[in-house]
Amino acid sequence: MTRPPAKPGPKAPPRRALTLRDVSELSGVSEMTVSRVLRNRGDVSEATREKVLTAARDIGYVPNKIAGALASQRVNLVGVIIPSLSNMVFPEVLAGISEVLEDTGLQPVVGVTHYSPEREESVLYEMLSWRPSGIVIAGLEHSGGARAMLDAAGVPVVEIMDTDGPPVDSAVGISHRKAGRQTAAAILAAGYRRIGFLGTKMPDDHRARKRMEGFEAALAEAGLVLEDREFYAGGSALLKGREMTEAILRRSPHLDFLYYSNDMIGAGGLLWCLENGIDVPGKLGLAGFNGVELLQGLPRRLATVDSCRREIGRLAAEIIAGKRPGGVIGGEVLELSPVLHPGDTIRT
Amino acid sequence: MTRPPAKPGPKAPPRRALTLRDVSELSGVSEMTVSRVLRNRGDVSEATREKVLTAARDIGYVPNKIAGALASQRVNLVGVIIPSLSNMVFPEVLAGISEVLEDTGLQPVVGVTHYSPEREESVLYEMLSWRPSGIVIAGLEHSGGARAMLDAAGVPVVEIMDTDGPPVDSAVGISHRKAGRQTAAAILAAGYRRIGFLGTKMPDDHRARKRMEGFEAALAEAGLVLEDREFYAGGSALLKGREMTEAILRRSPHLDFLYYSNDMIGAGGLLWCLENGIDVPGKLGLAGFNGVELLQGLPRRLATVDSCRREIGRLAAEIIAGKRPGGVIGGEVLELSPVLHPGDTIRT
DNA sequence: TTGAAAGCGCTAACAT
DNA sequence: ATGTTAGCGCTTTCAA
Repeated sequence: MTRPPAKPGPKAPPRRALTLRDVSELSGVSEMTVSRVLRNRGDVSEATREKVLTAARDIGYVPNKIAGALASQRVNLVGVIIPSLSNMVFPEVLAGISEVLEDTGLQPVVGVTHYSPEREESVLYEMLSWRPSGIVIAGLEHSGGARAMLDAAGVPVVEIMDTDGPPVDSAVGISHRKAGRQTAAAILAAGYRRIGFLGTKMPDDHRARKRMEGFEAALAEAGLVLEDREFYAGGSALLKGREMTEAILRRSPHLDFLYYSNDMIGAGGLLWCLENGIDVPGKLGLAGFNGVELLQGLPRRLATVDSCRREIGRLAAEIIAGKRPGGVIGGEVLELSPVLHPGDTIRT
Repeated sequence: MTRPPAKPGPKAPPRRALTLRDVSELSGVSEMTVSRVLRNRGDVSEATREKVLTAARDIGYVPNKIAGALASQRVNLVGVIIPSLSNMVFPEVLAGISEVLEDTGLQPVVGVTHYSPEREESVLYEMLSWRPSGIVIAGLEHSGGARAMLDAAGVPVVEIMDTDGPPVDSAVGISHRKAGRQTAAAILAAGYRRIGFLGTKMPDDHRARKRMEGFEAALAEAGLVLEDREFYAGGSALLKGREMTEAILRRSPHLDFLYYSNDMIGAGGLLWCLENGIDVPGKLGLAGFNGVELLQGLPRRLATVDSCRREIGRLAAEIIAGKRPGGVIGGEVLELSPVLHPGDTIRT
């Protein structure tokens, strides 16, 4: 089924796109005045205003922002560069961004890097070539080329998710090292001592890495080390959580706590434990990370640290939109303080 | 913490953005040739090529696509208009789109409508003003204004998710009426007769509505009607699923099947039933919709119909990118045939 | 309050 | 293989 070949109907759409000139001719007003009306700029008499608006509507004129942007050197686009769309984390950040931008006339352009520095660099190049009003980019670790571009961008740059390191310009996020430490502290305070870690095998997921580092550092200060680890890549996280939990407990049945690098695998582990009659949190404690909404509906609430995703998105968008209180312009570092929810899987 | 006031470092970024002219002067080659090199167009000697590339890299030149697009009348942006980012459904479609566009030099620009026709219209207007190479938009129902804009857009338009109705141009999706019928048929074939429905209270979610209509039509043909219904809005879907399930079963304990309008509330219902010792699927059957990955990790696999989200995104992107086999240009309607997975919650 | 002229930074089309 | 010219459709700036 293909499009009918040039069927010139009664209302055949114009081949050439409409321009200001078309509206100008139809309304008998100069292009300049039409432009003013359409942008609500400058003084225009009510009569002219009406004429122009009517003419524009009649022919279905849609302004050309390409030309407008070139002439005015202003672009209402914001580049958003994230590693992935395949788990809820980044869409939630994006939702926060989108929510705030909606009221500002700015539009997000999304680029996905799949955790590859090379892709990040090329996506960034692509975005900067649109001269966006701002860039929101996940993480603080970038290739040399990407860093140079961000430095020279000349627009607000907000690095999100992570504050463990120096930003190019502004940063909004949490300290993943602290989050790891915080979790370890709660686990140790509850008396658990034989601890295993389950996470993703992603060398370029710096935030997961930092959480684990913070976690291990806190253990080390208590004279402990991780007794076992299990890694995975890809697949249904909930299912992987089950499988990994079974595997690590089979190998190291003496463990009394499992720290998961995210809530989805943690939830899988929790379900597996419940089904297998393991005493949680009495004999085995569990904790995840992110504070995903899903946890609310599980039979027990998994212990977790909220990663403040939506709030991070909102704040990043506010910085780009110049809506920060006090009129602060850039160079802000907003480190949010995530709350640890002990839920029902750490004994008290 | 604010940006230091105009600290002119050793490598102060240029106030004026770099242009082709800068590269031209540095390399001693005309702007036109520089442009050719940077776009890999036309014949350029290897020597000049090197010179230009080096010069461009040295000063960190990033082309201005605004100007390029205006001059060439070509824009590598694709507008993607979706109702929401708050459940995995649309991010997954977006992931499919992004995946295919990555190899084509096209970039998605995302707009979110929150299921509001007015917002859809304004988001569409905004997008068309960038003269994108294509529009991907969820659903077949649009306001008069939106429809007129799509008709006149002059670029490929792909309406996704739904094929129950005439498209403006191309469409990729599934028939939600058929999906509803298909589910009803499986339920009836298994011998269930006293059926309840649980879903969202969203007047503008036409696809959920169509599934329910198809479902009820099939029941009617068997001389049955829905015996009870329960609706919700907002909140954690898994948690809502639990609450609604408890509520509907308290009110109508004689029900022998619950049809959920999506998998997340269905999963919540399933967990609730298991915890409350209800014999699933013996005494009570359950079914959801979407085929979300999450179901793989639950204690039982919920019956569901796969909504082919990622594939829909991929195909839509292929149409926009002109990559459809046979070189078909537009006006395609791709109705995918979703599979019903009976899982463990419909008795056999 | 309205209009005219001069570009914005690039590329199509046509030289050479 | 390289250069020249003339816009793309707007907005800025200045004039009336």
